[in-house]
Amino acid sequence: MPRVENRKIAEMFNEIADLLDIDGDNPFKVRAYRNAARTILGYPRQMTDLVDEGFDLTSLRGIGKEIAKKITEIVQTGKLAYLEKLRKTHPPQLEDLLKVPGLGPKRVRLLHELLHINSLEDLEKALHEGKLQNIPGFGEKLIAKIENGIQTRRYEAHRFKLSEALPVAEWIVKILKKTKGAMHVEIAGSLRRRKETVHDIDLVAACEETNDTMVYFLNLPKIQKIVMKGNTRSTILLENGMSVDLRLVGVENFGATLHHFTGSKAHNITLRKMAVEKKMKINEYGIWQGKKRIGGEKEQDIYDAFGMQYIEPEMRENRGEIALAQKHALPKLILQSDIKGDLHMHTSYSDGLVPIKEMALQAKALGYEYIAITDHTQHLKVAHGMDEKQLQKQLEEIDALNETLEGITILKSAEVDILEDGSLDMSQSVLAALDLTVCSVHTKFNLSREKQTQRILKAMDNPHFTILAHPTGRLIGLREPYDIDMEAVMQKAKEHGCMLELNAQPDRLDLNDIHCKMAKETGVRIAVSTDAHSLNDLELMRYGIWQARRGWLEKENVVNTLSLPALQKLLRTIKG
DNA sequence: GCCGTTTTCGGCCCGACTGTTTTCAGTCG
Repeated sequence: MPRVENRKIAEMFNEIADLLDIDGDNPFKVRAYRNAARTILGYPRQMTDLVDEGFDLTSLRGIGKEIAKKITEIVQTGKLAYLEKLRKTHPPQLEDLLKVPGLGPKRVRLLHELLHINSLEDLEKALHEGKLQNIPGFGEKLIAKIENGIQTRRYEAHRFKLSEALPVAEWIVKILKKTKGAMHVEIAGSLRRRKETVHDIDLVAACEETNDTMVYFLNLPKIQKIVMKGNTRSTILLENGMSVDLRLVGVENFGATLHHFTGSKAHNITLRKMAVEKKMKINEYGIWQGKKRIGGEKEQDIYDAFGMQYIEPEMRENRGEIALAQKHALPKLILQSDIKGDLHMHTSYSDGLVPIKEMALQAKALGYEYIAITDHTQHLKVAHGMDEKQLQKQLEEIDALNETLEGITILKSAEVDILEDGSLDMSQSVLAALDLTVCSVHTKFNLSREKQTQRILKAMDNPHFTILAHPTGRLIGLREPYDIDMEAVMQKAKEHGCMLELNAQPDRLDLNDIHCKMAKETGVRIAVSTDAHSLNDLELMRYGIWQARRGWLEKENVVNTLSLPALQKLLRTIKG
């Protein structure tokens, strides 16, 4: 029986929700399925394993008796009879229509019933033939919106990498901060939560009553079109395809609005439910006790109203942070200033751009105590991997540099290839001369889950194995992670005291947030590393730190927060 | 379908904007 991933189970529940929604079924039932999907997607362990262990699924938030039964059925049979039945009564591509801007469940149902439109193709044809005018509630503008959405393929939900969206957002914030009447301008939304990908940019501005902020926003350069225009809220589409939302409020409401638009939606919903229980109300304008407004100028006001700790944006995903904040037991998230070194980088010995010395001096300028030089090894020909002789030469150069350089120590290392059979592609005697190794899979991504997992577990059995680099091999939006049993990998890492990397390259961010949390819970240390190939790349550390914070990591969970002596002591115990 | 220190029924987050209407439903975040 193939293992069913959490992602697949969540997809199935979302499909059920879509179909029930189109049927006009109880909206709260629809929401229950979506909530369950979200819980499953964000859960650090696989449902398959939980079912195997006889774990009580109803103890998870949003999962009751019925959905627990359905999860068990999916895990055990790979299918769900209820969903199969729903699929039989609906055309297979009907739910695609929900993605078209302007179309929700009600309108999709109308299109289906009145015009037998069952797919995007059908919709396009009906538009050409001018049939939509006949449907009640479909006026000229709505039809134009649908037509435009279809033409520009707006239904293909494109997501931008954090590193693509953040500079654009920062550019706009800088402009808006200078406008007349603007008091604060902040990034909100998933971008503020530092999610690895975002689908749009959300901004919140606190302004005096008379201000130029909205006018400037609507007249920014590089606007493709104005999607929506209001006194307090507007949306623009930039030429590069990014959608930007600006919300304008008075200073007294700024905290509540910033909180509202930072989300996540699930986090906000949980807080609002708590408010209702206490006869309070939270909305974008503040927090109320009965008719009395008790706060809203600062985000902190909202958490104060419940006697809770302030929750950092990166944690607001409704993954248990609210319960911890109530107990005043939130983790103290790692800061970039906790980082004392970088344990993964390349030089001109392999595919990096500059010599060792330049990397070392740049690292020193960043305030680091140490770096590890980790050039590729011989097996990786495309990256000019070093043979043992070249590595030997590099080690001598590092010795010489360590003699002369002040204030920074260069550790000897290499990014060693893990071969298909789980062996490392350098001899044991050479590996023994290194301070640490960074080991990675660069080939044969398509092995079966069983073989890929065994490959890595066997590599970890090598006494010279220190850190597993970019553990899932994914490239965001380009390459799926390879199939491995991450729980088994983490268990093995824990046994041997070796570590997993959080690769800070914005297109990797590998481990992801959920796996980071899992590593913390398992008791496995993480190395947050830039995998730099140039001087500028060393500054990618911030992306790694944000992802680490999303994974609830604290200073103690991250190995490169250790001082040099502490790190060296730890490395000796792993080797010994 | 889920949930419960007002528990096994009766609720379920909240508001802006749009378009098509004459007072509001649908969509969106």
